[in-house]
Amino acid sequence: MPTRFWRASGRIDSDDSRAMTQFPDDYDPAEVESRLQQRWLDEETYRFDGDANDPDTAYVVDTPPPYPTGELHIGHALNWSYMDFAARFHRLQGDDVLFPQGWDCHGLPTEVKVEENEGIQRTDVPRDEFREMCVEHTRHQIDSMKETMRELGFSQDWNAEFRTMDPEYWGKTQQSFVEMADDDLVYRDEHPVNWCPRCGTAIADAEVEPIDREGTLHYVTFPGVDNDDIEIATTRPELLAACVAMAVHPDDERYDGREDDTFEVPLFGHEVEVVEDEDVDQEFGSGAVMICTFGDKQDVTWWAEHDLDLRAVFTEDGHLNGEAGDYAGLTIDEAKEAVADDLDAEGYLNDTEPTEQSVGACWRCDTPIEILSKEQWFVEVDKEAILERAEEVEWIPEHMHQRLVEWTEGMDWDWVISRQRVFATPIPAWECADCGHRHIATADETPVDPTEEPPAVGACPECGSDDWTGETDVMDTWMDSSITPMHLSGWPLDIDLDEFEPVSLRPQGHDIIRTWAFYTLLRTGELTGEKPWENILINGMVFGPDGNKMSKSRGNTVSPEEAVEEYSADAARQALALGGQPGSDVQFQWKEVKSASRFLTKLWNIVKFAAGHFDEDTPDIADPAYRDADDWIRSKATRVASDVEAEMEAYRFDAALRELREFAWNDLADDYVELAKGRLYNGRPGERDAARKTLYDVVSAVTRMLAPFSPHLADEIWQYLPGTEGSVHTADWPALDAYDEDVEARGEVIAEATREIRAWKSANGYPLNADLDDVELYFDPGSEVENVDTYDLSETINAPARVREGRPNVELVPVDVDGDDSEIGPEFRGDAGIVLQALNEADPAVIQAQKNSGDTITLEADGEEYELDADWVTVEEEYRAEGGEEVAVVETEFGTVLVYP
RNA sequence: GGGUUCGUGGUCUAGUGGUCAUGACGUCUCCCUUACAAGGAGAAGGUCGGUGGUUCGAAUCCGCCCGAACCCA
Repeated sequence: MPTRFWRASGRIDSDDSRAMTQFPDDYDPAEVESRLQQRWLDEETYRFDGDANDPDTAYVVDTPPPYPTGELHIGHALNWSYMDFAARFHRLQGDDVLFPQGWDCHGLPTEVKVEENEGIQRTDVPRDEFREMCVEHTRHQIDSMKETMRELGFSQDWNAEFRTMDPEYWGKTQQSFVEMADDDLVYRDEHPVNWCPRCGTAIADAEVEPIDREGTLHYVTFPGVDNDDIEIATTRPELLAACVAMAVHPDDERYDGREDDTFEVPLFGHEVEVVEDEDVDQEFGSGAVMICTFGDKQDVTWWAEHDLDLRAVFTEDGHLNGEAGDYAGLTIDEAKEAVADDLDAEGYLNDTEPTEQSVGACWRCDTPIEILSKEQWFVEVDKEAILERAEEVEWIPEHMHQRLVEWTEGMDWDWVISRQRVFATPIPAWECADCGHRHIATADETPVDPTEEPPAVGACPECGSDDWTGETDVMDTWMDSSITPMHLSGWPLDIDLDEFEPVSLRPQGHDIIRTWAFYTLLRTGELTGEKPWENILINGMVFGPDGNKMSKSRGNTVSPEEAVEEYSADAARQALALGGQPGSDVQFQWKEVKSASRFLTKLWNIVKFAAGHFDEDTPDIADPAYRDADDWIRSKATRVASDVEAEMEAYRFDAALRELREFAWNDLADDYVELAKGRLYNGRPGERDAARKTLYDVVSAVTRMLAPFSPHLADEIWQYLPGTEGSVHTADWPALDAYDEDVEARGEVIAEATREIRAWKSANGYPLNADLDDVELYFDPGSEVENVDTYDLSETINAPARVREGRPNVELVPVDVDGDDSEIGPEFRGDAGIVLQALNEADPAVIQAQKNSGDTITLEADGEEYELDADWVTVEEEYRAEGGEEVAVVETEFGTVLVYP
């Protein structure tokens, strides 16, 4: 086999199992991470070769296709880390994991960027040429984001990469459009839509963001026709020409009996009538408002409800049209000023005042949107069906479900899916130039660009003409991304719509619940009749080290590349995992990355120590004579593996990693390794083998469990462990099967005795490795553990250590009394507090005497007598060395330790 | 204005009714003991935002108040 990867030392071929003697002293993350990343790619370690549509064997991640901005930020890193933890964990569980990567290419920002880079307007060049420029630009953006994904060690299968701008993908978008049209879920109609005057396109509700700004409230007199004038308040005088009615609240006494009164619109002269509507805010301004077509969504509601005229005054590019008379041709802002001035000059303007207002703006360019009535393509929104499917999905965390419910319930318009742009999926439809009939493509003629090709149908089915005009409108990009689960499951080549099974996991941020999650529930749900996914994992946002939202202007941004360069991808990933439980926002903290990095070094050193005692036969050592310490760590490792597994299954990455780290550091490194050293260095062969085998099994288990979080270090360690093949990422979850409660209790005694004696040495000025004359362990009466194997303890504390029967030959002093709350509470109810207090104040010696002489304890408090079961009360006793004795007494959980220095 | 989430030692964080509240970072003391000083052994540090209630018992459940973030109008 050719040698492909060389370490800096040039001596090791990573394809070979490395001998223990070669274990490097130091871990060099920069070198290891990039080398392993290359190796995973070369060997296609994460290649998916299962059946994506088989829910019994496949674990499919509905990976977000990010918008190719060219920059993978730290929020992406959190989102993708969660996916990677889940994907890697499920691989270790033996599932067929499909972790793909898509790119949501289409959209306005790219068009704008390309126009900027090329110094052109999109209309300056032919559509296909402009589109090609966008594709080219997008390729570069994707490459740069992929590089960061690679540096972070994410385990996508790049064979499953998809780009929505590829015809193979957008053909599917078109096909899904056709399917929905066949079910009458897509229609074309004239309806008021949100319109961005700068981008020159319709946008959906989800694309409108509120922005706060200072406006001016104008008080304007509307002269009455054969009745009294009424003053209205408006922030938008430029809409006067579009005024079609005046509205007041039915309960507003100021306007009693004014319904149907007629008024003349100032400056423009047309007449409007008063309507009454409960939605009018009496507190605002004069309590009378003008209804225009359209100032905002409220106007649309009133317009429809009261069956008003339509007077449109805005053009698609944000100017006033001929309806506005003298003001035609002005921009909206110019008109606002000009109309206000003229109102003032003509005496209609009574007053103005500044006011805070919230206006809808285009989420891509922040330009305030207008509402225009336009003929557009719509997708029907079936709120009930969406809510029902959302209910079937498991939301993590659960409360994020509420966000979707609220958004869905608040939807009042269907989804406008047509955009008057270029770089997007073409709407596969044509209009007959002769009779106006609209024809939608059939599924088998997709992908098709109707501006380039005529429909397969040939002649118009209505009039027989073959003069077609291709639809130039394109689709909302969410039409592309809302079918990702279907795409991943192999539709339409491998499965039909009715064969679709929900994929395993949808991971995404809460900022796109109202878009990506909503539209996927709508589209994939409607098309397949199924919920799109089993679980949806919502991640929080990543805040800067100062606790604020990251922003360039605040200067508190941290890029994934920075964190990787400063420490390592493995450390950065751990820091993100521990930042909080999934769903909560994560404050990025360098100290977390640093402490993770230290843990990596620590683990490397643990393995370096362990590896020094391994040889090729270590994994196969059969039936070794385990001592208590071995059984203890084996049992604990078994329990940790089961706990970590449960946490990972529940997507509690923080809890899983925390438990794993504490086990590796506290139990394995601080306790077990220290206990086993005596046998490893000086034990007879049989004694050594038990410790070697134990060390091997536990190190191997820890390495595998850490692999989802820190895939590089884990895989590098794996290469050095004897008996391993290939990558740790193709290994199995640890199965030690050594859980034993009794043995764990015995091990705790040994570990605690070790700690206590070390603490005693520390407190008394002895070096940790000081020899002691003798150590005696006495168990408390009734202790669960009655004997332990002191061999390892003895080696570790450098002293003979024995378990002694009976009581230590020193003075025994009862020092404290404790009552069991969970027994005394329910028994004495309201008096429990008194009883507990009496117990605390009682003389421990008296209580002890009562315990010794019978099964009950009698207490007196507040003149009452209380009788307690003796088992509910614990008397704490301490042994005290008598003066002049050469012995120290150490109290522990399990009993008493006498130390003879 | 409606809704959701959150408030735990200096900082970040775990903990949904039961004895001394978890861990990390930071701080202090001692120690270079043959895996690791990016380490080891110890220590100090918290009225669990405030308040009222439910309960024998509340960081945990409920009400109100204060503060923060997000979603919606």
